[in-house]
Amino acid sequence: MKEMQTTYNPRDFEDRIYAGWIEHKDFHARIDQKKVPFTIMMPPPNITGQLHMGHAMDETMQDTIARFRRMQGYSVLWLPGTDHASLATEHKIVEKLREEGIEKESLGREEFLRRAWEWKETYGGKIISQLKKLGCSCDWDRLAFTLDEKCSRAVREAFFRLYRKGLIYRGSRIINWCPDCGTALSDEEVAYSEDAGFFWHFRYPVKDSDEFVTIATTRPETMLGDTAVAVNPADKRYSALIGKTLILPLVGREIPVVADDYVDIEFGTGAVKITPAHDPNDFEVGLRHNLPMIRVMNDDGTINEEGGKFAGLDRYEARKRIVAEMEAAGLLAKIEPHAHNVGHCHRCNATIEPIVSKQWFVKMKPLSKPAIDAVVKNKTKFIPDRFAKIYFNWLENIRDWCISRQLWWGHRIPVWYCDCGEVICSVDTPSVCPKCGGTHLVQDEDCLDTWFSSALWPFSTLGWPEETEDFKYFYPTDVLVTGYDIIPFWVMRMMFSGIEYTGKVPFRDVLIHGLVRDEQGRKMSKSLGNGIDPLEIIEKYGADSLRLSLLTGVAPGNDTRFTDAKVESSRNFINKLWNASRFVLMNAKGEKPMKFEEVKLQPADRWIISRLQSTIREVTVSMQKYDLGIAADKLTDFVWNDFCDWYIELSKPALYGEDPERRRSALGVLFFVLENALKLLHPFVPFVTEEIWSYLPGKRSGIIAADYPRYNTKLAYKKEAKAFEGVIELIKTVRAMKVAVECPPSKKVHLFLVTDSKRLVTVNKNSILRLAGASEIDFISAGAEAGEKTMSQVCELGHLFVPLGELVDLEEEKARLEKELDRVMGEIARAGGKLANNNFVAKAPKKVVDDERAKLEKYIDMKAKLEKQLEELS
RNA sequence: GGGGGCAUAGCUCAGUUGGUUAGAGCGCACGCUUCACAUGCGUGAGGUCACAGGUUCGAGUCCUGUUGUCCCCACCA
Repeated sequence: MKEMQTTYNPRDFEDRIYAGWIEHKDFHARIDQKKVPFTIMMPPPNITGQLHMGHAMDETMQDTIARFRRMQGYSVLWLPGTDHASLATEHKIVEKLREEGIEKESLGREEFLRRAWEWKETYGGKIISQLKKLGCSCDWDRLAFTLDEKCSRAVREAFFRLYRKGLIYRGSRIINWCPDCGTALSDEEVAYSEDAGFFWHFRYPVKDSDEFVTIATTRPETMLGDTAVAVNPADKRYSALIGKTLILPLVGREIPVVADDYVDIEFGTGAVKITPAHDPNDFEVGLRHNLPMIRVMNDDGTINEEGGKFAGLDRYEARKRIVAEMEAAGLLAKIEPHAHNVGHCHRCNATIEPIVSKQWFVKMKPLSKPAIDAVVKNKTKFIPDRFAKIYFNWLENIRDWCISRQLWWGHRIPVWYCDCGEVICSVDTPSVCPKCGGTHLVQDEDCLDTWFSSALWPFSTLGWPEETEDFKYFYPTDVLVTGYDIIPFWVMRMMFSGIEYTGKVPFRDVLIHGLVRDEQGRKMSKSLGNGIDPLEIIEKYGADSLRLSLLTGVAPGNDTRFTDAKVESSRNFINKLWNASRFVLMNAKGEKPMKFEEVKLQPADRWIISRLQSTIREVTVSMQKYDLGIAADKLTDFVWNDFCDWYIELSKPALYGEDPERRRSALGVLFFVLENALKLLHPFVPFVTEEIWSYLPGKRSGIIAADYPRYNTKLAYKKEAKAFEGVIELIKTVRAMKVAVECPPSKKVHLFLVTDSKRLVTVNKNSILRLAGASEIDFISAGAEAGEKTMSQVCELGHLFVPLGELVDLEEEKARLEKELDRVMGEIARAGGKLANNNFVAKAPKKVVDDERAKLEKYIDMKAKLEKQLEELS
């Protein structure tokens, strides 16, 4: 038999263990009508780069849940995949091309796409190998990619269905335009930040008069597209101006002064320049007043021919020149510093231009309503549920979704235009125009927002719209695990898409987690350079330590800080588990442990088995509620404190003793508890548990396929366990007494005990002597029998006396007893007060009252004993 | 302007439907070469649960308000 090494060294086995799981197809999901399916769709990481700590946590949570359910006997499908991330990836590739001195346009669509697929192979592959390093038990046979044929087909079908229902339309509206990426964006893809800017006050001359109207603007260059100035109808300062005509400076266009409630009298000058083509509010004003829309900017952010002499200038250069010319013309009234919110491209951070543009949109109102209802009716549940409010907030205020992108890397919009003007939407490429029979059909140049395909992920990956076996068995999915920052982008869109296309909510539960922050609580980001690479941590500490550290002390929905100290303490715990296992195996060497069923259980055995049962129950409940942090806490506490610090130590007299039956019995219990602990831990730390499992005798299949432990009432031994706590307390009492009087731990003391539990103490005598550092225990009927000067302490099992000998200062012992007496008196006052309250006695549950009474009695007894002892010492 | 989170030990955080003396890890103090483990063992110190009210027999937990702090959304041109 191979032997375990003295220290836990994850690098020795993690890769080997993973290869073994793959080889045995342990992750492969099987359609089995005798089993209940359990499905998790992995949020597909973008192929833009590599996994960061946030991914590591997200994936670890999913893997932990998947392994737990698999062991519970569900047919688990955890479907992995990656996202083409249209804009994000295209932006990266364009950047890379620029470094090589190549412009995207010069490559052409086809060549560009070829390179993009190359990129996908490289980075997609990297991500997958990272997932494997982490130990992810996903079904690689079903690996998906948002741009593969299966998903693309689903995208075309979805588009077609919405188009046919009139929920997709094409129109000219104000959209968010990124001049650097050269594409439209959805509202969600714009991030606002407060930037320092200026408020320029310009004078616009009134036609045929010496008067001026002063307007204020933060974007002077848009004045080239002004088609009116608006004032509030209630603003007396301007009432005479309404209806008059102004001459737009630098351009010379005549523009009207209109009255509109939109204008805030208090803000700025109370007069607003109106540029319908470049501002969403102005666009609305323009519609109300029938104003012309003049677009003055090109897609790349330069001024177009409408800008006259400014044509061709970049927007910021034009801004400078316009301000200078206005000043030269005496039309610049003043410049004030002004902080205002500016929209930035989510991907490249360039300043967004609101621009009127012809784009494709999804009508949201009819889709958002059922998505809201589904959560109201609890068909889908958020964990924690406060995120439902955020979800509602988004859906209730949602505007139509701009889905077209002027990009190449993505799903091409399935719409063709015929020379005759016919617009054809079709799942498959049409060859003739159904209206005129013409064959010259040109497909729309644009791509779809990447989230349009992500929205279909829970079912497109299962073959929808085909009624595949996978789809029928595994859909709807059980739980979606993702961060709160993704709710508006993705969760919401999967919800309305799932309901719209499949008639079912895509998942029952949405488990929301927070962000992984750095040690100082800052967001990990590239610009700060404070990101930590999960692979480096795995290299140093092993995947299990990383996993455990990402789950312990974390509550659903809350942000967490990542620190080396946390990984270290996880590593220490795993090392502890490793050594405890090694201890059990070493002691079993050459001998077959007794079958657990045959063991004649001792009190200590019943205690640890009882603790195991409550741990099983608590951990299972926590896992089912997705309280992974709590489950991990309970488990580490059980393994470290109960099993290692107590039970293993308690078992030593039997293991090292002369009685072979006792020895084999102890081993039987040790193996039983260890095996169960390993199973409970496996979802959290799969590698090390699988490795240790392989050393256990008689294990043919992996722990990954083992049955999850079940709570067994027959093994609960509640009463016996409670009684045994008394033994533990006794040992702790002796230790504490020794420390209090600075008696070296190695010095054995003689114990005298007044107790009703002689049998319990006798059975455990050897353990007590060993763990308490005692030489002998004698039962006595009164303290005086222990000698003249003794230390004493009331404990669960009775009254303990230890002769002071020459070691101890009498005063110290008196002080200790007085302190203890103080504490007990406090307790008597508290419990007594409670019980003196008639309301408490009458209204609180009987058990609570009875417990309180028992406590009071116990303390009164302790008080008497303490007082007697103090008297004897003085 | 709207919505939400957080405030508990020196630090980082847990705390289930209100019910023993509010917990953990790290840190700190003291003591241990105890034959699995110093990545360890033992013992301990440390908390008016932000503040003020309220509901209740009973509040860290529920309600109202205040303060501080963070996030999301909207937005004044």
